[in-house]
Amino acid sequence: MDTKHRIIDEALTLFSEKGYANVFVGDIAERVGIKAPSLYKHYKNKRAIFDAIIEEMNLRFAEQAKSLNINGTDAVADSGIYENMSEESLLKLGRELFLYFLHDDYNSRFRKMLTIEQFNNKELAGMYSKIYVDDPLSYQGMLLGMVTAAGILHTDNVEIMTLHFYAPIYYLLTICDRDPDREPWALKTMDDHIRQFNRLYGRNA
Amino acid sequence: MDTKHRIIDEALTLFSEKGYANVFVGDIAERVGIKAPSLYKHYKNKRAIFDAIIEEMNLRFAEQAKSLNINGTDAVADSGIYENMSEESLLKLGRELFLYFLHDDYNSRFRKMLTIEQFNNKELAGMYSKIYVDDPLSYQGMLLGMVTAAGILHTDNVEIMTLHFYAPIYYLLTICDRDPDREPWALKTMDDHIRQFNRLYGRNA
DNA sequence: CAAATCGGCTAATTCAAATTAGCCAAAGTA
DNA sequence: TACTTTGGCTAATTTGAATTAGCCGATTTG
Repeated sequence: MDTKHRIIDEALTLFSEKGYANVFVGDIAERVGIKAPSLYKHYKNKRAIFDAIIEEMNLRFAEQAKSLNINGTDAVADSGIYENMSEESLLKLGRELFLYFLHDDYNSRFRKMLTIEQFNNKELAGMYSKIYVDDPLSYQGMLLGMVTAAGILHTDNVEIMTLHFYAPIYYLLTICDRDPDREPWALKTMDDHIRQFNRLYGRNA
Repeated sequence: MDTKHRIIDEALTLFSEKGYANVFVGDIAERVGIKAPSLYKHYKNKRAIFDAIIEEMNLRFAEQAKSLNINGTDAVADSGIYENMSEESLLKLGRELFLYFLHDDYNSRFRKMLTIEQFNNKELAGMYSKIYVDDPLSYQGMLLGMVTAAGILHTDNVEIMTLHFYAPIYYLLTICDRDPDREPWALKTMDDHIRQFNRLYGRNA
């Protein structure tokens, strides 16, 4: 990774821990292993580093969304996952989703940064809403809608069903972000949640 | 309200919008209607203002918890609310809880401040976990446990049932904090959520 | 009433952090 | 090879926000 990229990488780490205003240009430089003035060979100023992070974010999330739309929608649809969607496969799906978002370096750092900066920055608030509200509700809503259409789960309100699936996962995610020691509890709770979800929306609904 | 108190009030407003580091002593003073140096007649320094807010928080939440334990547990138990807990009363309860936390000046500002500062400050992370995880799960768990014991709702896992009740409410709360325009949608979704919750955990569970 | 305290003000002062200036060696390139 | 660009450095400089000094009128208190 070249210096220019190392800078936004280390900056993201710091911003996600302390927030933009609490991070000094010198801190970033130190982590990269250079002196503060050298940073200015790569970025115009501190704000430009922040902006570069946002830009990279937008790229990554666009890619992620694209790959979800391809691998998710079509491929999952074709492979007929939910035709024989078992409790086990639902569990696996939820757990993987959860652990991916929790531990993926980029996702987790960026999520924390968004959390910190959201009230200060309309654009970031919009990104947060898109990434953690609109996109998952619509994407998972679509998947669960298909599972419902296939007769595996049952509901007359897919939106609420999706909320019931996703909100606890989101909640557990934010809990672990704040206090990583709770991860084991969160994982167990995740399993219990999905099992119960499956039971609630199964045959007897 | 005397100046000393006005200071922490205005400071809380600002901290909840921008975070501690982005608020200048001069900003607080201006809002209070005095000059920055005058603040130092009331507080040793900027950090002391922050600490005073935390202290007041602790007081308020202790009171709130106490009153919940008295008015909540005992009174609610005595008045036999859940003996004839209807869907309507459950709806009312959820909606009131939601709107109270969303709009109560102190709660909403303090919640935002905690959100911003949580990763930077162990103590605040602990407060957040207590207020938005441990306390509601245990308090609502107790209520729902009683409702279950009374035979109104049905489950073999009250913890997960409580998660299913509370996580969507928490999620909608954070959505409105970030984007107040979504409140109408959130309120409607709240209602749908509780109705569905009631159906899922009702007789047929 | 006189003294003390309170709570405001203006005018410094301090200090830390962002940024700029300008030097230099290594690597790339005509 | 000579010239240019790149990316590092140290040593300023700038800036702006926190804090202190010290004055002063109003209020409280002995």
